[in-house]
Amino acid sequence: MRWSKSYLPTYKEVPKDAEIPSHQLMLRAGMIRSLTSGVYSFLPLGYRVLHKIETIVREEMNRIGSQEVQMPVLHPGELYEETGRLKNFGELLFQLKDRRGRLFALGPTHEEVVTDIARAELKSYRQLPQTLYQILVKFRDEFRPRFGVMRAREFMMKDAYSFHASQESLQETYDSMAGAYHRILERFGLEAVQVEAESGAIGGDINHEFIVLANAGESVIFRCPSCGYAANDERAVSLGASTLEKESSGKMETVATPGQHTVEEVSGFFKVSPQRLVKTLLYKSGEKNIAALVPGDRELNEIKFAKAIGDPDARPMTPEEVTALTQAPVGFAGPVGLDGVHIVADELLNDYDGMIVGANQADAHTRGVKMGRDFTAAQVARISMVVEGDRCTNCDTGRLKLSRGVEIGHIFKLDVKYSKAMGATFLDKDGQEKAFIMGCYGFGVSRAVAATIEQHYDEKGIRWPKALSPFHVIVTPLNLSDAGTVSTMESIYTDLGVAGFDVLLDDRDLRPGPKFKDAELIGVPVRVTLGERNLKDGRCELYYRLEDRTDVVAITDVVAKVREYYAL
RNA sequence: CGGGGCGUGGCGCAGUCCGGUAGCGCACCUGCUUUGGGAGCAGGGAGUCGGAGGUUCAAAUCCUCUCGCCCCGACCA
Repeated sequence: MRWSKSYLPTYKEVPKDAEIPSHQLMLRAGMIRSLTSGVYSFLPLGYRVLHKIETIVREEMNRIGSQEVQMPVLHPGELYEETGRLKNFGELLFQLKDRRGRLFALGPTHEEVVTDIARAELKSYRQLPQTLYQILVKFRDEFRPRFGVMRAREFMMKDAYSFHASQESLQETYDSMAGAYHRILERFGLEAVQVEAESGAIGGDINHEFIVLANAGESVIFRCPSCGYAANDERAVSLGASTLEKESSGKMETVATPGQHTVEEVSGFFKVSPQRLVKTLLYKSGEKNIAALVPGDRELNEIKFAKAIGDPDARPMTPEEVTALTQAPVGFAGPVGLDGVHIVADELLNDYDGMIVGANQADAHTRGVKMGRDFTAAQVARISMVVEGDRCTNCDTGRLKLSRGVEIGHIFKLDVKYSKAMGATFLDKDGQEKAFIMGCYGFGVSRAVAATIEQHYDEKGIRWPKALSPFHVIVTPLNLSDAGTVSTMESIYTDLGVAGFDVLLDDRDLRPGPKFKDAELIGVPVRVTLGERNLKDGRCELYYRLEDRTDVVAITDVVAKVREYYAL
């Protein structure tokens, strides 16, 4: 490609609406342009990367026997009524009506559609297992689109779906899909971690996320360095803090704590660690009042809490409801003497002797409170979030470490959730009609572009891993007024192209400075610099962006050198 | 949706408080010079100041409504 004839606009300045490095660099390098919030065009440079990602994903999917299909983007609303997801997906679903007023949705994912396909054709266990995948645009009306293509409302996803007659068969495909994801990420040159996760709107129980480690990522994961346990923050469990400061339960005592609402304020007031406090969080589940008790240094894990009480629709009480129940303003609730409230205590509180809690009166807390003696928990369950440094549940010796990252893939065992709801059945060996056991496997293709940049950039711009760079080589002639430079650049450009490399020829009539800056910004791993001072000796310079290394070579050796570099 | 910020040539911004008919840097076009790290000189093109309504002799500036974008929180590939 010749730069002078290409749509490759670059910006020197950082666009003001872009926050994270990948978004800034994608805009500056002319990879994407925003049409409206969360909706992007991929310009030639960005599209090339997207295409390389798709190609690798496709190769690895085909390799494990997954078959490529293309399902519709436009979905009839009834399909979602069958599985109850019209309500479940809620406002995340882009909905529209046809001219007759019939409801449609823009596909956010394709469990319903693929299950509809399968129920028509797959009738016998002899036809199983089957795995189908597609690489298709998806639509989700995100509450908050953010960070460019990282969280967009329209995005490219690879989604695969598998159908099985047995759990063993599902496990086999699940494992080979995880293996494919690892190979894909390795080929991309990304450092990623597979973690246990929660399933969200997709459903099912067993599921894993693939997290590309990056500071700008929105996902938080915990890992144990000694046994390898890894889970996202929603799923993670632990044995609690490595050191627990104990509060004596000798005598219960109510202390005036004027104006001290937050954990920080109260622990500061008592001059103790926040651990010794216990937060009382009040929820409404229908008409029922529920109190969640968690250690003062931890957040409530709402997913685990919802599971514990068996109500996904439980909501925090409004300040008015809190005041009506506790006779005190928000910030002073406690479990002692809370009548008519179902108390759910975090499992970690079993290790507590005494605790400091709200006194259910304004400006007062009670210390020395003992669970079982001073109040009774109706239920004990692990409902608090993990914090860094916690003892690992899996091995009890490691201390959990927190990392941030980008969720690039998510695989799920769906079991019969969709097949059962949609009556998708087959005849098994034993002559019984059974619902398909299913799995589904998502991979964020457009997100992968951004995630890759998050892991590969420097102050100069993007540093594309070899496999994903939009070009293998950029040829940079420094002086287009020099006839020798021009003829050399043409022959090198041709030779590299013939050798099978993607080559960008920077034939713009610019001075060297801006050309170098642009080449570094768009991140091509190899630059061939053609300057008169080397050309007169029949040589030119190779600059390796990833290694930050330069090499002066004979012009006749350029193709061989580039070939050698990419063969490594 | 709740909270905050911002909309002025392609990009980044000033001007808004205190009304007087739009400016700076970069980019772009033409010419000459220059050619190993975002060149110099000269000339030039480009903006209904997000939109609608209002106040006024006069509105980027004041008032009302509205649309959009970004950031912080609840979702997920």
